[in-house]
Amino acid sequence: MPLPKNFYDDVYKIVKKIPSGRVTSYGAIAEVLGAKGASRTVGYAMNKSHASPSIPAHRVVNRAGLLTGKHHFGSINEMESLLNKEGIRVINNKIQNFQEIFWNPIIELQKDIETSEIEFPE
DNA sequence: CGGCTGACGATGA
DNA sequence: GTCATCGCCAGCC
Repeated sequence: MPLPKNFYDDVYKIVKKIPSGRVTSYGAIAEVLGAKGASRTVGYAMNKSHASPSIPAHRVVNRAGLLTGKHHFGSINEMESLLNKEGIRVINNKIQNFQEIFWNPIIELQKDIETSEIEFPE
């Protein structure tokens, strides 16, 4: 119960909770895990999780709303296509209403934290 | 065990 | 406001 065994596992868990039509940033996830500066590590976790289709990595973008990880999908248009299917408008690899559809795990996961569904260090 | 990696983020010029 | 640089932490070689 203490600290998360696998940082990656926590990342996946959070990413899976991202609702359709919403997006979040690597830094936000890292911050939830108590490692605000580990934003890069979060992205690296996705890279390793590319084999897990259950993880909507396309809903995770950088702070600027840019599809920085699109190049890592099967096809370059894969990520953008998935986002479009969810009603997210992407132009030139950038989410237009990023700020509006931004899904803040720090707030949304408060309930999960109470139910011990997600644990994070202090 | 030491060093590099990396789908980021913030700060400075 | 845009471009360039440093720092960050956890995993992997």
